[in-house]
Amino acid sequence: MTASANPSSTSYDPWAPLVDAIVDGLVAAGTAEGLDLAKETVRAALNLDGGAEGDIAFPAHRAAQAAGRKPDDLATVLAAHFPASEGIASTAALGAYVNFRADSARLTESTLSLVLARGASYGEGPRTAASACVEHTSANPTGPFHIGRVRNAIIGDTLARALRASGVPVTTQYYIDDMGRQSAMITWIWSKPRAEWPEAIRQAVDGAETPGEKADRHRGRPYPAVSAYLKEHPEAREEVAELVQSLESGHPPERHRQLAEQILDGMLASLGRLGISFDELVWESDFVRNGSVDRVLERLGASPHAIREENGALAIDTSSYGLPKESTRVVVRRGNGTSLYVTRDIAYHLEKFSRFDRVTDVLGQDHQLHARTLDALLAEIGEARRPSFVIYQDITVPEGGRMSTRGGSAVWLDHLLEEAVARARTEVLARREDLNEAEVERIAEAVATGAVRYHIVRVAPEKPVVFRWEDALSFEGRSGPFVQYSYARASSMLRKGGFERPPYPFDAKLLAGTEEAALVRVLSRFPRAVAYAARTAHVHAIAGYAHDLADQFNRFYHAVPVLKSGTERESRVAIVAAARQTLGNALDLLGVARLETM
RNA sequence: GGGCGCGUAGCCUAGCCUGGAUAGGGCACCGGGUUCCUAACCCGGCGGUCGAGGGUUCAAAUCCCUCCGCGCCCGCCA
Repeated sequence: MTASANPSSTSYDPWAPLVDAIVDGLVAAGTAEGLDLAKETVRAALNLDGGAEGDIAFPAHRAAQAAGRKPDDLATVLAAHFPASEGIASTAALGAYVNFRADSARLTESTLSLVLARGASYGEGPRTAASACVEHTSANPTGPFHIGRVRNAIIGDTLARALRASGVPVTTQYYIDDMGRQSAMITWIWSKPRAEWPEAIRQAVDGAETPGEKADRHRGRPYPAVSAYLKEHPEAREEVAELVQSLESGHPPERHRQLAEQILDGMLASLGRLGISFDELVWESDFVRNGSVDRVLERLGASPHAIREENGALAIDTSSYGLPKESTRVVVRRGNGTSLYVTRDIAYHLEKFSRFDRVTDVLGQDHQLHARTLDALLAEIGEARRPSFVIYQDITVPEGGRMSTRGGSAVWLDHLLEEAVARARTEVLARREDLNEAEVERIAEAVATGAVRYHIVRVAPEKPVVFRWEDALSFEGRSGPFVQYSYARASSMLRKGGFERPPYPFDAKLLAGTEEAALVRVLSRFPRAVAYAARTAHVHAIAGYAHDLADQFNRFYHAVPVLKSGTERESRVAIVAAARQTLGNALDLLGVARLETM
């Protein structure tokens, strides 16, 4: 019986040695044939998801063309000359491909050893010194989150987790807009005693409120009515405009930040249920108060592309930056001397650049032009660095159009979670009679939040999403609960067998079945999946991976007895432990709660 | 009008960056599976040629061009 080997600290990916061996072997086989194959070219050509014919495939077309050979012949020759390599069980040419099959026992050995030795850090890459800042969510503190806004938070939070796992020290930031008309509207209405509220606004709020409702709901209630009221009442509009002026000049009313904080607390509490929190909250107004916006304006004013308008406004001609024709004149200071959103955003980004090596902003597609403008203006003031943007598409409603608070089409996160918890509770009660009320609630909460979070993150950010209740509340198939269930199942097996703690000794030779081999292969792919998600910001790949792993684990579960098996029992327990570990790590990356039982 | 994104079976979706062997899943639907480690599960079946057309290439869902459809943006708003 082999004890779990202790892999070197530089070992992160069970496939790395095999890929190296294949590259070296192919180059050597080429040399034997008088061909000069470049290592990196060979490496780049390798198909790591080999398919039915093998684990890794080398398509020989390109190399054949360069050498003036027929692809099929080259593949045959390369396979024939391929040197015997440790870890590679077979090398065979099929058509223009050289197919490599890993030595299953060795792959099992190295994968399980790595997973079990690294535990919670399996999947992570080597630490890097370069730091990163991920700014996401940054919704105006004017009321509760609707699910459209939450897509930003889920993508951003998952990206931050993926980057951390890939070795990058990450700081997450929520940029709070406390400067604009929107936050002014909140302060405007709440600065008046209820009795002095305009009748239309009071009516809209009265009766809608529920006792003890969260601050974001409570303080945000009048917002749609205020918005409508201002359209019809110029004198009120004037009051709000004065308020905006006081905000932008850096002298907000005392209650202003307090109100924003109250609402924000409620908003952050909702995100907290999804496992989302922030390292830093950054207030937009701080950049006005600390003078950094003024310094930005000085630098912009010194630009040869600066345009001074008659009323004192300052604009920048950005026509040389490839922006759409209509947006080549960007105003950065109003006639009244105050700054604009984009100006403050420059100051904010300069501060980020001073603290972090990499700066990433998660933005809705409606901010696409703003992102490009920001890029251009950073160049304009001689800043060499740029943020990278993760742009995601909106969540729309089936009737068409984006979610709108004012149009009444918004689906509130809190409401969605409430529904999801209710449904999850029903599911738990239907299958578990042994749990007390608190346990039922805890599981229902985890299932509900897991379902919602997974449902949003599973789709590529650039794809639009149409919100449908029945999809968001699904606990089956490609869902968060499906992954949670597999994890709980694995946990339950270890618990029942008395295998809660390592070590998990195993003999790879006893794990030679089809389902074991398939499960090992999925397990071994995890580090690559994490690295891919971090590199490309395609965080949905982690959701896809988690589903694949849960799927294969369930097949294994049905096909292979573990606790009831004989000599293989201990080894099969090890593979279950490795699957549980990797499922758990994937759930952690997704911000979906692990459940030991459900 | 211009810019950006999207278009894969009845519905949802992966693959597109880095072109390569019969396009991978899920839902729905049909047929099976529980004296056995959790059936939120598993097995089998049905269904797509990847919006349309053209181009590049030995090879195109993937790269390029045109067109069509959908979404978003084009404020001294944020």
